[in-house]
Amino acid sequence: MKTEINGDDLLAIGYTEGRVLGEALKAAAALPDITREELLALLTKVKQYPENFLDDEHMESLATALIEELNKPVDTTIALIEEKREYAVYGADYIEEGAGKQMAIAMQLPVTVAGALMPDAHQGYGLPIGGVLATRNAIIPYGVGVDIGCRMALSVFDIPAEHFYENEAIYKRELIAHTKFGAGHGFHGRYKADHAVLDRSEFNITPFVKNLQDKAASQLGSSGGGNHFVEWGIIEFEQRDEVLNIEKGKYLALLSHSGSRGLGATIAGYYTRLAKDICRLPKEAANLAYLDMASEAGQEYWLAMNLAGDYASACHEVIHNKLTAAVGARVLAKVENHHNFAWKEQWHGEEVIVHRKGATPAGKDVMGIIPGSMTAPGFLVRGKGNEDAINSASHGAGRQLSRTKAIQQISQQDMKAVLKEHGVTLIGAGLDEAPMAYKDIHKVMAAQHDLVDVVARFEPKMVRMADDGSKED
DNA sequence: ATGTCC
Repeated sequence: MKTEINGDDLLAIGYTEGRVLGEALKAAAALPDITREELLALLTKVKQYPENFLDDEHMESLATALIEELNKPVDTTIALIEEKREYAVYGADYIEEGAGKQMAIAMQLPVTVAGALMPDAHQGYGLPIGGVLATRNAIIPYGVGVDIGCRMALSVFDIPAEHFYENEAIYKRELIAHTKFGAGHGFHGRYKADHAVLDRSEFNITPFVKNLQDKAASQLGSSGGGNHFVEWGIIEFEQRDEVLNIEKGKYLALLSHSGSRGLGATIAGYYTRLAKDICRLPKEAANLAYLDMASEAGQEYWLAMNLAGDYASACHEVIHNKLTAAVGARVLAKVENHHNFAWKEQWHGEEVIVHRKGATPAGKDVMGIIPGSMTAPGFLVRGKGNEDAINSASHGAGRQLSRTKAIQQISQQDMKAVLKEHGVTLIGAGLDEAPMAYKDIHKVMAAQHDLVDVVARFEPKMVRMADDGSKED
């Protein structure tokens, strides 16, 4: 009579649910008649020493499955650290509660070294927007964010402010002609831009990344949707800046805000999923899944993240080159900084991975741009290198109304009035990007007085954003 | 942020 065993018998001798259990039942069914005791003893042995059964006619599949299971990353939950660890908060009065809760969880990760919350912070996925987290040998894809390498780029031109006011129609025409907004949109045919970043070897690291190369080529020099913009404005230096070699005065400037488009978003999504598969954290921390920097997945993400960052930079370069040429300007100075990224940096003498998710690098003398809103000034800043803030500052004013609330509470008339009051021409954008949806940038700047010095002040004058619903070309 | 499933 054929010996019958079931899953419970296997669980009792140490097997676990899943593919291995299925293979064990199959192997048992295919065996010639042996006693129940002999069968269980055999399966116990296979479980213990699977490598000895790789050549066994009946046990080969089971042994292979067991070995693969052993080599799989351990499928147990990584414990959070119980002890509450302090982190620096700037502008606590302006920060919503959810952001603090998320930061507190991030501080409990076993890989966390330090954290800080910037005054524009609000709730995000995993790490809050406006959150800075330093880790030891670990990279958190959602600590970087979906729009990898998202950044600001500013070109200061040798054009006096008056020239802009006297030729607004030309500036408007060129701004529309050389920028592209909207989710999924890019350039086609002869309008496609070129840049060395498209030939980077990192596209070959995996077939997955390689598959993104064509879309990256098409979207090069485009801006996307959401809060991204390209704008003309007037920048004022109240005194000569030695580093930039710019005299006191007012100049025409171009400011852009955008990221790595579909390329970065797809990379972020893929590696977040991979990290969640490998790094099992308690539910409240699941979106903070991290990759060991020494692991294959960690190194892959690091390369792909840097590629997306350089691609985002190339997009700004294309936009600035096109518009600089279009208006026949000469660039006096260019400043650029990313605010969704991870860097290897020194912190209190230790090499750490600093994640800035919506935070501007503000190491000693590092320049950055902190935008306000479409009618509020943005600031060219120089970092003070504050270690409590992990050498960071805010990446903007931060929202005070969610997109939904902004659309409900702000009228078209309100929007028109505030634009008129500030003499700002707007192309595109929905009510969710209205100035009233953002915090007061002056309060935010005051809250980070210890983090950055203001070098110059930029007033937006002509702003292009994606249309409501991202349906424009 | 992103054609919201690689």
